[in-house]
Amino acid sequence: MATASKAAARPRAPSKGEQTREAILAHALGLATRIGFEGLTIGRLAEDLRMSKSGLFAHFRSKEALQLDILRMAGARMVESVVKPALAVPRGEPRVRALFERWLAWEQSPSLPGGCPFMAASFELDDRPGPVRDFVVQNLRDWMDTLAGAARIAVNEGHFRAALDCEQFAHDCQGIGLAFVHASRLMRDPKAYARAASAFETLLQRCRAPGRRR
Amino acid sequence: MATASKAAARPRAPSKGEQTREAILAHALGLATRIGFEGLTIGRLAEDLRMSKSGLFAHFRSKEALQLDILRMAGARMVESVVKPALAVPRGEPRVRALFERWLAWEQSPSLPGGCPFMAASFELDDRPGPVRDFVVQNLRDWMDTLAGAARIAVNEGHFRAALDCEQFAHDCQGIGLAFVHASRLMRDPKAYARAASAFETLLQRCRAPGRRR
DNA sequence: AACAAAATAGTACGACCGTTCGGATCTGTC
DNA sequence: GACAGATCCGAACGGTCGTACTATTTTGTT
Repeated sequence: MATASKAAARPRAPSKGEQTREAILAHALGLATRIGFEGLTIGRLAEDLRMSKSGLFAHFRSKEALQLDILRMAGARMVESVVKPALAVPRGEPRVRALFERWLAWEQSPSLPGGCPFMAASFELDDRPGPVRDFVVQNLRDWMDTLAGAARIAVNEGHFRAALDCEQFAHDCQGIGLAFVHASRLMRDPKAYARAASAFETLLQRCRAPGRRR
Repeated sequence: MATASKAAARPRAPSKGEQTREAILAHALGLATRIGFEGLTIGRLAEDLRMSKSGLFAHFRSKEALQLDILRMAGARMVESVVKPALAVPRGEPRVRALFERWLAWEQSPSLPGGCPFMAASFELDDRPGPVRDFVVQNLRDWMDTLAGAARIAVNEGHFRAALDCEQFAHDCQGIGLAFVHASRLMRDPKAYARAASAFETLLQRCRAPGRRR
């Protein structure tokens, strides 16, 4: 079966082009979180990577395609480092907690010097229609659905009270996360993490089924 | 006393320059909330106002000065339409509530088609040092202090419980507001306002002195 | 080793950027 | 109504932007 598994997995060493393409996107992602998606410039990107503008540009047919590819990579990474690991955690409140904690960790990941790109894009693109905005909205919607879904499971497991509005729960989580970014990145508040953790604990408290304590 | 009051008030009809300057800033404020502070362009601004680029530019010595002036105007307007009216409301929980409600209303004010400029600037400038960022931080800090101060008063009035962490309260309010902007502007969620109101009510519930209900 | 294809570089383009400067036009004051 | 200063315009500067084209080099396959 060795040959079959090889054919099925088909790792197929990435070609040179795919390699540099990946490298470009990785660097662009870090850059975009810091200087924004509009502020991101092909010239600057090429300079950083010691490439020619045109050589870099050839990998993407337009700047918009580049932006979309960056967001695609960011979305995949987020699923990989936040959602997937949380699915390995027991259903119910533990998983909800894992989602939230990994989300904050992702937001502070060293590979994202400017924080979660979707957070930044949320406010940068909220008034600028187009496919980039659409992609961000879709991704955020998926994320909120993931949160709400995890809460729903916690309700079914009897961890959270039955009457809980799971969409409201997801909304409130988003608020805590946004306030966390606000406090840590803009205000440079050293207590930012403690504040977010405290807010989340209070939120959980309120969601638990009656008579249920940690 | 008529003459004295005249001298004291000193309305002094605004000169032509001051008029257009004000008009420029008013329009620039609306524009900046939509397309961002970096995206804001002197050429575009001049075109909108049917002025020459250089004529407009002459009112501000640089683009940075223009950005600062825009934010100064926004800050003044926010104090005028959010903070000041709330100070006319009875101390304690009513005033806290007034602050929050007027804040949401300000965020949706028709003169701010892109929403509160400080919200947008929070995420746009969080990684770009300079006087503009500093100004935003200072303004946001003042706002959070106002919120925390109002909560402190509510504690002293016996409306809120004595052990309340007022800074955490302000932080949580900020989260609710950010989530509101996120839901209404980006996600276009028609329930955005209801979600924010619900979150705020729950927050208040938790803050009240024991045995105190609405 | 040869050759087609893929990847990168070079150069140029029109558009717009923030800014400067000298001159035209307008305002307010005597 | 003249004069000074405020206000505004037009043209131009050096730069950078995204993108298009054509070469040149590198890669992968036979």
